[in-house]
Amino acid sequence: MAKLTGDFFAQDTVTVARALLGCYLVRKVQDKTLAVRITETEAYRGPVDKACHAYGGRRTRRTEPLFAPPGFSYVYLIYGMYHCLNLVTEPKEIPCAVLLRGGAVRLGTDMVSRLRFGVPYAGLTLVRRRNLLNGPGKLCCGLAITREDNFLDLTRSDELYVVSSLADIGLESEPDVAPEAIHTGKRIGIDYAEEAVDFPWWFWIDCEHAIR
DNA sequence: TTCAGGATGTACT
DNA sequence: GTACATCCTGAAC
Repeated sequence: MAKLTGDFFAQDTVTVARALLGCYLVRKVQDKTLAVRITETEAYRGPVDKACHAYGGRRTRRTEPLFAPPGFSYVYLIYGMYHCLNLVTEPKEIPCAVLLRGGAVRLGTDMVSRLRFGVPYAGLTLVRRRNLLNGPGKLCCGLAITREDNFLDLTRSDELYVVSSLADIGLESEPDVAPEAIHTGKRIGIDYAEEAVDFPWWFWIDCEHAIR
């Protein structure tokens, strides 16, 4: 089982955010395995980034996971209702992470559909199929990720981890992401972040069920 | 198709 | 008390 390692997550945050596109987030829930191709990410770099919860080294009980070793999870509640999953990057004590903003299901479609909408995939309208996992709150909902999953070591966990190929979980692999297929833009929902609103740290790939 | 408004809980001031 | 790395619904076009 080739989980992505601490060395991978220890790289520069923007590098990791781009490299995670096309990788697979694997989730075990109720004895079932779910796998989602990562199609949308954002980089957050605490030391220089006013949009990062740990900007300037701001260290509280909530932001503590951002200071953890590379490969840990940082899950927080947003707007009172939704969770967002981040993967901690760069060496320990440097508070940086990649937010997973969207994905496309590759394994466990019916379970994901039930977690999101309470009905199997076949019962979904086209709009709901299109909107299955195309947002950070939706991704967590569809994979049953909550604050229970905060501060986990994803390089060791068997409940939640990342692999670079479907072959790593016994499925047929699909083509790698071509560098020219990666799109770049300004991050979303951080209008308060002054100069950081212009940092081009939003990345996505065109992919089935990943329409924006 | 886009748009406004409301839901909702926690962290931090 | 205020802000928040969001999502859904329903109305207008």
